Amino acid sequence: MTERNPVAANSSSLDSDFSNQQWSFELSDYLSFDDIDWQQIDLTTDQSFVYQANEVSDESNIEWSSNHTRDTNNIHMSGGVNIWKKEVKKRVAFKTMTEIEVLDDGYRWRKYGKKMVKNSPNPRNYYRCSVEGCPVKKRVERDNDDSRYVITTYEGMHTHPTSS
DNA sequence: CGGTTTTGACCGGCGC
DNA sequence: GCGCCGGTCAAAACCG
Repeated sequence: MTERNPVAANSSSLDSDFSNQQWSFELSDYLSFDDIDWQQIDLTTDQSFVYQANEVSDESNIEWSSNHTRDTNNIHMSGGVNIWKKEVKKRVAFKTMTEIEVLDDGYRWRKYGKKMVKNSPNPRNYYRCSVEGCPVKKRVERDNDDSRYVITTYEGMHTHPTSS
């Protein structure tokens, strides 16, 4: 977790040259899920139920593109996964207070695993983007010590437009 | 019939 | 090594 570089947030910059940028950290350095510094990112709702955890202490370095809206039954998430260069392994986690397990984030996902993690009564679910060849994965699990929250962790960047 | 979920097996890294 | 642990595979079941 030594060196981090800024990255553009808008998806239109996906083809920019990121070749000099590297991230030398692992998720576990930051997201042990014990001592996460969750940051409230959704101030638009009356109840502040969306949080984001990331590896950045210097927030000015990275512009997260995240957009959350809520209708009666769903919480919609967009952005947040469109900010990375293809081969860069970078993860970001969202923590959302909701009864709904799988949030609508504009993509179709195929579940490929489910695990019980130690010291947690809740299972962790593994999803991969349904689009052929797209490397994006996400994990969904309930917060260990506040099960009202769902933690969604994204890894990688989509190689295609939203939906499909 | 095609895509998705389910679920135990499998695998690789790591600590002892 | 060996066993634990987290992540993935894959075959069968499931479902529109």
